[in-house]
Parts: sequence; structure tokens; C-alpha cells
Amino acid sequence: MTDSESGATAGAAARSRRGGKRERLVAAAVQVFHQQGVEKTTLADVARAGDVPLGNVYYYFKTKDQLVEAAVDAHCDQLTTLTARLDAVPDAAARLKALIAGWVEQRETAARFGCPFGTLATELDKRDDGLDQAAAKVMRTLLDWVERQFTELGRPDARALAVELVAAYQGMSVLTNTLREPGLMADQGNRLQSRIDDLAGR
Amino acid sequence: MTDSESGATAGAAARSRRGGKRERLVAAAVQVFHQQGVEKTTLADVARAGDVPLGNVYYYFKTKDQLVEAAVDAHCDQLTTLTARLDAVPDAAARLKALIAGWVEQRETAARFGCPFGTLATELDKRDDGLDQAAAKVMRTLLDWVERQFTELGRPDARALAVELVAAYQGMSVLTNTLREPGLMADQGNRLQSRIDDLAGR
DNA sequence: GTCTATATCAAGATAGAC
DNA sequence: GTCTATCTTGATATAGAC
Repeated sequence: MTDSESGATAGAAARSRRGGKRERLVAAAVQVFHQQGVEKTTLADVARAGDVPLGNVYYYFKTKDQLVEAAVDAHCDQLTTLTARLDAVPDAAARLKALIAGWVEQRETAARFGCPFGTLATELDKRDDGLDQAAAKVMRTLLDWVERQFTELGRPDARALAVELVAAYQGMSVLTNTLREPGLMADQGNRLQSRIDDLAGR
Repeated sequence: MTDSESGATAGAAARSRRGGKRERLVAAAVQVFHQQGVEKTTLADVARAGDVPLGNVYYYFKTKDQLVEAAVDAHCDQLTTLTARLDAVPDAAARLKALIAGWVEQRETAARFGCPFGTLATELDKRDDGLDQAAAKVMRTLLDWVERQFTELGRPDARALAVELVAAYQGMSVLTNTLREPGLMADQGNRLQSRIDDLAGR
């Protein structure tokens, strides 16, 4: 999915041979897109951030769209890694609270640039490429994982609760970003934590 | 605030003389910025949408930034108009519920383009101009109005509740937009309505 | 595989005729 | 005040040397 080349193994081998320039470019793209937005970011910006000469970018990505797609895939991978790590936590309520704690930890970044994935998804929805579908898939993956936790807590309205929780995060990200107030996310995070306790029938 | 010219009255007179081209341009800008995003929108797009020749735009707005500023001011005016209308409703809980109902009514648009103001605020936060401050002011105006309603309902935690409500709206807008599901906003809208009933001690 | 130099094109902005 | 034609800039993308 991330790799546009033939086999996954062959692609990985080729990438390591190359000295990880492709990875550097993707990581740089994720960060710069978050900070400046996709539209305002030039390929020169990404090249500079990834310490790769501009012309060389086109060896790895034929178009800017392909680089954006790779960035979305990177977010997808990050989410998979995160949920896998959280799945090691024994209790479903504790897993949800750890998820929220992670969001609150990032409040300074959120105040400056918004939710890394939410702002990207919002921007992709205004573009002509089909990447908005990829963004929807990532969002659904998160919703599905959260829903599973609520189901495990015995909640019959697990899906609605998942939507409520993720929407609360996205919304407080928008407010925290617009008002530049990280404290707002800390407060709302506490509120969400209490709500998990209530729902888990603490 | 909206008018960059000398006096407000003189400005209004001048605008009506001109046949409302400035108003057409601002209205077109608000709509096209919402649908395409500020960065992806060219002045040619706005000129076409407002049925004004491209070169003429520069008679009314010296730069694209000034047009963006006028669009933000227009959102500010719309909000003032909305809250003034809602203030006619006798009960504070009913006022809040009417606000929510208005959001839900716009769910098809939200599914396609997101919250008209939220997506703009998110985009402005990635720009170099100082318009993010103007966006913050509008957001605060909405928060203040909502807070006043909760205060009237006798809630000591009025501010936190206001943040919760507005964040819930912004968040469900992001999800509704990303997933292209207007039904999601309808469901969450119902949930918010019930919450108002609970908080008002129905 | 890597990188420089450059072609191409689109968008903001302006000059100046009407 | 209005609008056309055009200048200027900067970003995507490519050609081709190494």
C-alpha cells in the first residue's frame, strides 16, 4: 500500500540500499504538511526538511500527489503501531484512557498546528485527488478500534460512543488550535477521562 | 471592521452606488473558500463566482489577503445575525437547542465541505497572515454566547460546557466531512439535544 | 541512483485603455 | 469605476550530465 513498486520485500531491500532517503522524505512530508498544510508546502520545502536535493525527490515520487499519498499511508502505519501498543494494556477502559492521555500529551503541538491527522483529512477533502478516501479509511480504522473497546466494556451503543469520543478529540483540537490554548485540551482531556470512568461503571 | 475605507456610512453609500459588486465578491469568496479551501482558490475562481471580471477584483481588494479578511469579517457578521435571532427565543435551553438544530440542518453541506467556519479557521492557522487572530475572535464570540446561555441555566461550569458543545460540533463536522456521512451529524445532534435537556434539568 | 539546470505553466498583481 | 492585456514570480516537473 505504501510501496508503489513490485514486491514488498524487494521494495524494502531497495530502500535500505538507498540509504533511507525515501523514508526521510516521507517523514519530512508528514511533519511539514502538518505544520504548513499540504497546499502551502512546496516540494522544495519537503526536500530541504528531508535533506535531499529537490530534483532527487522526483526519483522517489513522480508527482506531489504521490508524496501526499505516502504521507497518508505513514499516518495509517502510525495508527496501527499505536493501537498495537495500546492492545498490550489489559483493561479496555485503561486502553481508552491511555489513548486520551496520548492526545493530551501532544497539546502543545495541537495548539500550534492542530491534530496531525485531522487537519490533513480536512485539507484532503478539498482536493481533487482521491486521497480523501484514504483519509476516511484511516479515520474508520480509529473509530473501529475505539468501538471495540466500548464493546468490550459491554456498551451496546459502542459505535455512537466511539464517534462521540473521536469527535470530541477532533473538536477540541480545532478549538485548541484556533484559540492557541493548550490548556483547553488538558481540561477537555480530563473531562473525557472522567466520562470513560463513568461509562466503564467505575 | 469590514470596511477598509474611511467612514462606515460613506463606505456603505459608495458600495450601493457600485451596484454591490463588493458584496457579490465577498459572498462569492465565502462560498468558494468553503468549497475549495483558501489556498486552492484563485482570484479568478472568486471573480467568476461573483460574476465580476478578474482585473476588477483588484479595484476592491488590493491583495488576496484582504479578500480573505473580508470573508472572515463576513463570518463574524453572520454569527452576530444568528445569535441576535436566537436571542429572541425566550428560554436559554431552547436557544441552545435551536443553535444545534441549525447545525444539523446544514449536515449535507458539512458532509461535503465541513463546517464553513471551522475549516476556514483551520486553514488560516497555517498561513503567515495575521488572520488566525481574527478567526480566534469569531470563535470566542460563539463560545461567549454559548457560555452565557449555560450561565442563564444556572450552571457554574458554563465555560467548560460551552467549550464542550462547540468542540462537539467542530468534531462531528470533521468526522461527517471526512467520512462523507451526513447521518453522523444527525445522530450526534440528537445526542447534544438530549444533553442540553439533561443539563437544563428537564 | 544522484543531482543541477531549466522548461513550463499557473496565479497574483499591475498598467493603462476605455 | 470598469475591464483587458500583460508582467512577474514561484512551483511543478523534466532533461540530461555525472
